[in-house]
Amino acid sequence: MPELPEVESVARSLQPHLVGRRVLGVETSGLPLRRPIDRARLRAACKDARVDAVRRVGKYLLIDLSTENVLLIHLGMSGNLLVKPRTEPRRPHTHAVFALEGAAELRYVDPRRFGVLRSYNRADLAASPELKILGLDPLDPAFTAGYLRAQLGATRRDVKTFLLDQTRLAGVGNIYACEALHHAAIAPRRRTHALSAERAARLHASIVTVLERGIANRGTSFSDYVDADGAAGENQHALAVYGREGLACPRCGRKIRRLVQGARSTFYCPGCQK
DNA sequence: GCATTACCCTGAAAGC
DNA sequence: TGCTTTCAGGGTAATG
Repeated sequence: MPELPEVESVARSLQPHLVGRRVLGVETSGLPLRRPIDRARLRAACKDARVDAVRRVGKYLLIDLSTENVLLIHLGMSGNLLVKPRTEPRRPHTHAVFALEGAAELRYVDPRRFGVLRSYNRADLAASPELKILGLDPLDPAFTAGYLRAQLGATRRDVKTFLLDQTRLAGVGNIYACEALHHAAIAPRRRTHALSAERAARLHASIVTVLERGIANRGTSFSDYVDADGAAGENQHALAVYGREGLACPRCGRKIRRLVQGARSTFYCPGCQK
C-alpha cells in the first residue's frame, strides 16, 4: 500500500531509468483504473516526448515530459511501476506500457485497479482535481509545527482520522499515521482541536521522523510493494505498531491493540499512547 | 463540517 | 482438498 515513502522510493528508483530518455509509444489494457484511462490523450502527451523529471507530491508520482505534459500517477492500493526489458513477459494486470528508447519499457501493473493514470498540460496540473485539494506535503519546508497546529485546530475529529485526510496533509496513509502517533505517544482517539501546542509539536516531529525513516528504508513492503527495479523495501522491520496486534510494544511492553476508525484499522499501544 | 457507509477490485487468508 | 466467505484499504460519493 504505497504511501509517501513508497512513492518517493519509486520516484527515486525511476529517475536513472527515465530522465533524459525518449518515450516511443504507449499501450493500455483497455480496462479502467479508478477512472478510465484516456488512451488518446495519453498517446498525444507522449508523442515525441522525452522525460525531463520524475517527482512526487503527496502520494502522486509526476513524470514531466518535454511536450509540456505531465503524467500523473497514483498507485492506489496495489499499483507498481516497473522498468523491464522489452523481452521480459508482462505480468497479469499490466494496464499501461510505455516503450522507452533502448530496450526497456515502463509498466504500470495494478491488480486491484484502484490507481490513477492521467496526463495534464503542465500549466493545468496544479488546478487538476487530484492536486488542487491536497494539503501540504509533510516533507515540504513549509510544513511546520505551526502549520500542523493550525490544521489540527480547524477540525474536531479523531487525530488518526485527521492524519489520513489528504486535504490537510498529503502523503500520510494508514501505516505511517499509526506509526507517527505511536512515535509521538499520542492516543489515536484524541480530538484534534484539544491537542496542546506541545503535543502538536511532538506530532509534527514524529510525522517527519517516521516518513524519513520510511524513505531511508526504501518503503514498507507487506505484500505488493516494490520499487521500479523490483526491489522490496525494509521498513516493515522498523514498524512499532502497524500490523502488530497482540505483540509487545517496543517502548513499554504492553500488548498492541487494534481498533477501527473510519473503516480503517488503527494499531496503537494502550500503555504509552496517551 | 463531519461521521458513516458503500463502492471500486483482486488476492490472500480464514472458515467450512 | 476445494470451495466460499471475509478482509485489506485510498479515494470518492451519497446519506444522515
